[in-house]
Amino acid sequence: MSDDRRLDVLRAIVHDYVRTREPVGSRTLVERYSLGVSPATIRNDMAALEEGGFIAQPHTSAGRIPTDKGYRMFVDQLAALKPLSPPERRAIQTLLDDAVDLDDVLVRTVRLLAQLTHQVAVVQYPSLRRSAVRHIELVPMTSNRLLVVIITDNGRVEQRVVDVDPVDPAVVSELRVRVNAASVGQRMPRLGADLRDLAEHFTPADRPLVEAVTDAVRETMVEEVEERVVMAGTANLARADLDFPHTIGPVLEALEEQVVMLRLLSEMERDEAVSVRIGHENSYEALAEASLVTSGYGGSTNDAVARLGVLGPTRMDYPSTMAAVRAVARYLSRFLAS
Amino acid sequence: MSDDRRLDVLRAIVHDYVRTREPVGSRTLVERYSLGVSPATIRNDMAALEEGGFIAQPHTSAGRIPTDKGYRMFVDQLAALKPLSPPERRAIQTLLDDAVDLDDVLVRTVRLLAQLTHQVAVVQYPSLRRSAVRHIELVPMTSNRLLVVIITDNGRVEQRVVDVDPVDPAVVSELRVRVNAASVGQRMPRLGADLRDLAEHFTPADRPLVEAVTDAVRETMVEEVEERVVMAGTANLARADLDFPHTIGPVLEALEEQVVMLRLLSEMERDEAVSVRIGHENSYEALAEASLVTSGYGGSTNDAVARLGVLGPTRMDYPSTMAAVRAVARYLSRFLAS
DNA sequence: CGCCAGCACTCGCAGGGGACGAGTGCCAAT
DNA sequence: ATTGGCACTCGTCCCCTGCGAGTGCTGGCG
Repeated sequence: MSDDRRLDVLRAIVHDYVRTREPVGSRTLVERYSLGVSPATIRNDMAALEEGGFIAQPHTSAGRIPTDKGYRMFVDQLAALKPLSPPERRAIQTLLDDAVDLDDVLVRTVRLLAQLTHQVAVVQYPSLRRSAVRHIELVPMTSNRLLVVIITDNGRVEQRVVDVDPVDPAVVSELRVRVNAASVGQRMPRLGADLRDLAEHFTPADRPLVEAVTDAVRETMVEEVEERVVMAGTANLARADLDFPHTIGPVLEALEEQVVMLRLLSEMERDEAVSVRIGHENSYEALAEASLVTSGYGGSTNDAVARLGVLGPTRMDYPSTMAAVRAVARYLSRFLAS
Repeated sequence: MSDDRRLDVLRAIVHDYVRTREPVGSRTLVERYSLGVSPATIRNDMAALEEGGFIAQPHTSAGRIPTDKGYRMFVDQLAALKPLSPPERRAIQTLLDDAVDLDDVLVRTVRLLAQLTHQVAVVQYPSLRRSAVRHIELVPMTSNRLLVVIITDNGRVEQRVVDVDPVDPAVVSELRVRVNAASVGQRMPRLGADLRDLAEHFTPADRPLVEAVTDAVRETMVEEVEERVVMAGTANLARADLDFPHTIGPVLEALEEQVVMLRLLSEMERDEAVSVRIGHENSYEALAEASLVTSGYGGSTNDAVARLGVLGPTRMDYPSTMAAVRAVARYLSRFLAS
């Protein structure tokens, strides 16, 4: 009993089940895939595969479906990802070219990814901790409210309102100059220290203001606080309704919790290769029937700035999805570097 | 046959159907609501109500359910909305108090609304056309990319990248000063005209830059382009699954299309009262089984700056939902005005 | 030793049939 | 106007049965 053929059988089972959403039996298998042996032989292989935990049968008289472990094996054995079709590549290119700012790029990317994969797409904002301040602007809103706008070198714009005592515009101006002098080109944690020294240039009366502003900057530039994701394609979940045991409710809930998504993304490998988390590997109850396919983007090869990916039922077309994720990540990286 | 009682019957039907999701018959009606008459009498009223198109029976031997027209009548007859409970009010207050900027306020608001109503909540960003420029900042990103950041007097921060030819920093500085001089305190359409006059202060070589920047500002400040909404509670749709005939798919799709939501919001009354669009009134096929409850916020009484509201199945608890929407809109208005 | 045809067995599912009961509309009586 | 009574409709539930897909096993063959 050759191991090679067993792998072929597993591949065929995955392929067929993904296509039809129906448990697949030995007969159909030999009919649809040229395996060159008889159903009985396949049955032996299937028994072995079941023994190994790669497939299972929902009930006694039904065919087999892949388990998480089976999908894992399938994905790991995947040799090469087929590249996207030329029209798809062109679509990506033209879509990104029209973007007007970072927000726009990410929104376009995430929609694109959702459309290509027919699944829920997620894109994480470039990490702030690794980015440096390019400019800080202080704008009085009302007499006791000051808007702090922070612009980073990768084009991200963050804002923050601070409540202050009524304050002299001249002091604000001076603070603006000094804050910029201390911040521009800096990143955390060095940035934090430099900002702390700032207060001594001001009279004690003005210190509360100075501290409020520098605190706002520091807090904003600390990664955890302002990590964000954008998302698209949740409607695709409805189509995949039948692939989730009870309802898509819990999955939607998980998606709405940015914290959850960020944790999931951070648990994936940190490099720029495509990586996959299947079903229970997700360490999150609600996603036991879902898979996450992600890739890093926008950094040097093994030091990605952030991640992007899609979420779908474990029963998904892994080769296509992985190819799409990889392609989009690459285009996005290239675009951001330009 | 008194019209008063007929209304009572309709109210009872709506109430019961919303509670149980089951067609309600004459027997149960008199058992559960003290109508003071016999089932037979109720049957006559029900026949009349059906005649009038306010209720219908899904099939011959079932009870009645309200039609869109029935819900409409129910809502219109609603005298007073019961105020929220003190704990709810406190929750709103404390949640909003912690907000750090406009984005944050809106995100908190929309989540709150979703949580209070157990439905999908939508909040529209304050209209830009009605807001004036407070400050414009130009930040060079790379040698041929310039980030334009526009800060408005209601705290909204918009950004835009423009591609330019490599340019002298001194020119950028001068442009920054002049653009601010021409823009600050202005709103559209006056703003557009003032910006157009700007080019003549620059040498012909610099004009492309000037135009690129002023175009970016103008485009950003034109309402349609950058109208946005935030959303929360889509997971609540899954719970309301059974209330949508086929699947929640189309509804999710509609929600994902910002354009659709914006159009729907813009079709509602423009004042600060709570208004309701029920089922087919929505002029949008996918939402034929959904109702939209909205209110304006953040403006003088009959000139709201933007709208907010929730979307749910037509079979929803209108009194509670309307009360929640009204309350949240008021708190938000008050908060923004402070 | 691997492969395969045949066979007995399991079991989920689709479809038919019938009892049940909720709910209605109508009518005659008050 | 209201109501009790009554005949009628029809959807739902539940049981039952037959069918067929699919399996595991055994014994024979190259």
